[in-house]
Amino acid sequence: MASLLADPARAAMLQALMGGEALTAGELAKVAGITAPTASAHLSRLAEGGLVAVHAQGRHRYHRVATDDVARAIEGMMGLAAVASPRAPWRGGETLRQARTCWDHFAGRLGVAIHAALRPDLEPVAGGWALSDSGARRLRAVGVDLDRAHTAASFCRDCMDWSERRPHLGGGLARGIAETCFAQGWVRRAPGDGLSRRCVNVTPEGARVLREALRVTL
Amino acid sequence: MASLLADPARAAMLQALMGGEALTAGELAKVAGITAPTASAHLSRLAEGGLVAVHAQGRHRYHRVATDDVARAIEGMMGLAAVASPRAPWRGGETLRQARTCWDHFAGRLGVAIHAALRPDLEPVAGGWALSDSGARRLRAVGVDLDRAHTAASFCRDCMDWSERRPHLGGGLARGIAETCFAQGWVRRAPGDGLSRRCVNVTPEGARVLREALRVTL
DNA sequence: GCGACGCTTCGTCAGGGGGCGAAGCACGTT
DNA sequence: AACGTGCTTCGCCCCCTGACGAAGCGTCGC
Repeated sequence: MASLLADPARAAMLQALMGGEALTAGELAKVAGITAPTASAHLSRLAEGGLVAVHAQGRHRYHRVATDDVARAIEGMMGLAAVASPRAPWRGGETLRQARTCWDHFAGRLGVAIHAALRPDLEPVAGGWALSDSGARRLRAVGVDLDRAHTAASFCRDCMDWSERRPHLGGGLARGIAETCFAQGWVRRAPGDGLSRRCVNVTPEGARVLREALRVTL
Repeated sequence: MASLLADPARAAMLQALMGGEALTAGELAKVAGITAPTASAHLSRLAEGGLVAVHAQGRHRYHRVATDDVARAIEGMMGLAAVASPRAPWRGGETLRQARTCWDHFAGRLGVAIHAALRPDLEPVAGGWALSDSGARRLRAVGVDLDRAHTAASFCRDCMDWSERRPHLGGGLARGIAETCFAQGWVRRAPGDGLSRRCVNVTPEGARVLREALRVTL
């Protein structure tokens, strides 16, 4: 299991997939800096190991992280690596630290800021957080689908942020917030390949909405 | 980082160290089934990677898991591996499933049973559980040092059990319970090497105390 | 239907890492 | 002081794995 994560090419692919998007084999090959045949071999091993799920569509084969268990374990390993070997900042680290996706929700300074802003409206429950009525009203007002968020395996829980060393929010609620931000155009994915695919940019209007409606201070 | 966990010899060593005891290089070599020189090379790499801490004492060098962050990440990987590749039961799996140590607390059926028994006295708080007054009285009565347990990074939290697929208790409280059980002779480490070092046996008196004082049903 | 494209399979090669034995070092013992 | 023990360093071998190019298979576009 660990040997699947131990290869640089596979690690690069998985980190790209941790952005939450399903990517084709060719894109992943470019991300990892290897040729198509090599990438194909790696991806079949990852699929066999249950780390990624494959979805054939036409002549493309889309790959994504299989389950959120897998995503959480990978994120945990990244956090451990960040603590245990605190080396020089990442390639393009500053952009990545600012705001990125973590599986299906936001991380980096944006994710931590959302955590801080919502904290007064969160009440601890077993294994995570519950949302107060006033918090639910504010989130519904900006269009977050709370009913769907409640159907997730975990409604709202802490998710350790490996760049900020503080938790951000994960679970169905955080996914719903991210989906709303993307749908409304408040947050856009950065262009580019590889790790930079995980970077996101908050648009001026998005910053205004987050500040005024959710009291998020970036 | 992941490549440190990916080697069979190093994985065997780390699993043995997850029992919580500090082991010498020679013991770990025997556990992993390799010679002393090879083990030495592996251990220096693990130490350099920050996964194990070394403590020289006389002509022995004792190794232990460096931090509980590391222990948690390793336990997480084991859980993922158990889910993703559900192969045949472990070597001596039944004994290991029954009762074992997980870093500094109990796991396996014993750990899950303690979780179930204490559950009525636990109240959810951010990142874990708090103990009710009645629960605190019961635990103090059997000699658990709750003041020391509160000084831990986490007083009481869930820790996924990779054999039972359900959480057991971790954190300072679970450590205190395990320490008390060992000190009072209610639970003893199994003899032997390797993974079996993590197995523990509940003595008849221990079973009686756990049942009557803590209402643990094995 | 023909070519272009995406992906996979096969065959082959080279590099790296794990393994051991021999020797060296440090500590404790007699 | 001399020996035994635990551990490390050094040198070497070998296997495993990842890398690519060529070729084959399926899907989409003109």
